[in-house]
Amino acid sequence: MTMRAPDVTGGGDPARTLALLWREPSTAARRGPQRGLNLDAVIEAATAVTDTEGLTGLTMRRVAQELRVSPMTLYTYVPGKAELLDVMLDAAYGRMSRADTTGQPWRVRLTAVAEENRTLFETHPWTATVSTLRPPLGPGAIAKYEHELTALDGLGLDDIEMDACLTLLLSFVQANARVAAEARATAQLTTMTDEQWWAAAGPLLARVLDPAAYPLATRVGNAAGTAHGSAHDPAHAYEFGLRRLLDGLATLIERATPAA
Amino acid sequence: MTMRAPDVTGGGDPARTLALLWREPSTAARRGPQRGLNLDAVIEAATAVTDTEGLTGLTMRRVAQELRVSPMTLYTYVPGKAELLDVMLDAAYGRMSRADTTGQPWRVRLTAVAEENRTLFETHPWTATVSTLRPPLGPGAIAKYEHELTALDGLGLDDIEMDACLTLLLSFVQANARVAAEARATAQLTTMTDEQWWAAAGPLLARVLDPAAYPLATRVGNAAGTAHGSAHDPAHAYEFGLRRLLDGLATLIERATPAA
DNA sequence: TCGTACGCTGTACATTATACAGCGTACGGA
DNA sequence: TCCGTACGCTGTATAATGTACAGCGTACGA
Repeated sequence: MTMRAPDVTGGGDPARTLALLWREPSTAARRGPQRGLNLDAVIEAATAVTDTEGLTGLTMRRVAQELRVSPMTLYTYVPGKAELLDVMLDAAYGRMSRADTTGQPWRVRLTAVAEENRTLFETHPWTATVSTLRPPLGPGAIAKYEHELTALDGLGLDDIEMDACLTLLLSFVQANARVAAEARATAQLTTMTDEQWWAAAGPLLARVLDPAAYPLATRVGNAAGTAHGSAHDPAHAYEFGLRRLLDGLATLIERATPAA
Repeated sequence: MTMRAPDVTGGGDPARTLALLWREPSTAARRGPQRGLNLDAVIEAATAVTDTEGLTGLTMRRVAQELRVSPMTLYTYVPGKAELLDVMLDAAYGRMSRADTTGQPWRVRLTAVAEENRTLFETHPWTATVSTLRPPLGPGAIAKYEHELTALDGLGLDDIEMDACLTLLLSFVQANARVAAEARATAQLTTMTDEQWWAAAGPLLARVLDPAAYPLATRVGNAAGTAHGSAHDPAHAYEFGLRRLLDGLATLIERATPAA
């Protein structure tokens, strides 16, 4: 069976994946030659490769080469590429910093959560582009979820609302980081940066586009394009979006706790 | 050159792509046999295939088969797969409905914009998963941009703010739709729905997880899981998120126009 | 009428994940 | 002490992808 879309977590057998994530001890009775590697070494090598070459650079051959081992050897440590991605992501979650913001205002706490995730996506850009619809249910992900929920605890929200708020916040940060990660990946793939692409496409567009027919599009498009270097500035979008989002949550939270 | 990540727009040569998007007439002097197809037929067939089989099903061979033509024939209508994706997306943009909401309150207008995009992502799920960092600068995309900006016009926002508000709104709708689209794709790829996956993974997780160590995660996770069928309900997340987002924009907009 | 530009196609190649079978090693039981 | 066997590792093979390349035949311009 060929893997078509490995940029999704939870693509492997749940039982095998969970066993791997929680490092369930193998069936004992070790016979035969000593193992030359271990799971963590594979994870580390795969993560290093993906950090520098992106998700498209994550191939079994490439990881094997990094470990000076034949590609098929990896399959004795990991059932397949899908499961490897799951444990890579859980390990990355596990390494995230989790600042203790107990007692601080909720805006500060949520901003810290957003910032921690932003740092994750900057350190490992590929984590922004994997779909975590079926999250890696390992120790890293669970600890992350617990930590982030505490920032929303005691605000008068019910459980459903807490989960919805967190999902909305993380979804925003990930979407924002995704743009930056995809910009880098596309630049590498097409050997052309976004600035170069806009520099080439802009004049061509100007030749066929009638400004009178699309007054707002040309005016706003030009304004946005010249303000940030490219047509889109992830850093500005992050600041702007986070502010709006927290304002929106404030309406909900301050209704839940009229005291604060 | 092999395409590694075709789920990105603007992956081809800008000049060729722009010429295709705006249907620039070819160099005249037609010689040789009559063409059996035209660009629009290719776009239509490719879109039909992708609508039903997802982006991983979009292969040159598959589209050619649909048109009863050899794979290499497509290359006389389109420079390559990257450019094909661009024109497919611009055509989909062009077909979107654009309700005239002039004179209505801004919340109604923005809700309509969100809803129109939501419909696009439902009609063509693949459009939610392509990265439009380098948007297809064709007639469809321009018309869409112009239409959506009018919903933000006259609210006292400057150009940069208008663009930022629109980007934030569309980014939210796309991120939400992406989840739904990826759920479908993953279900098809792994021949296992999300419900089935959670049904398999849940009990396994309960065996290794200590609820006392992660009280919030287990409580909130269970509450969210049982409330919506799966662990995540895109429809609920959309309603919840859109409300928060509009509340957040209200703070900005009502400061810009103290009168309203 | 004929040369040639152009539409269409078959073959070929590099790349991927991974199934399969073989080879050699070193441990458990005697 | 010794040997059978479980297991680590690897080479080969397969199906799928985008698309370069060269050839074949058609029908228009002169």
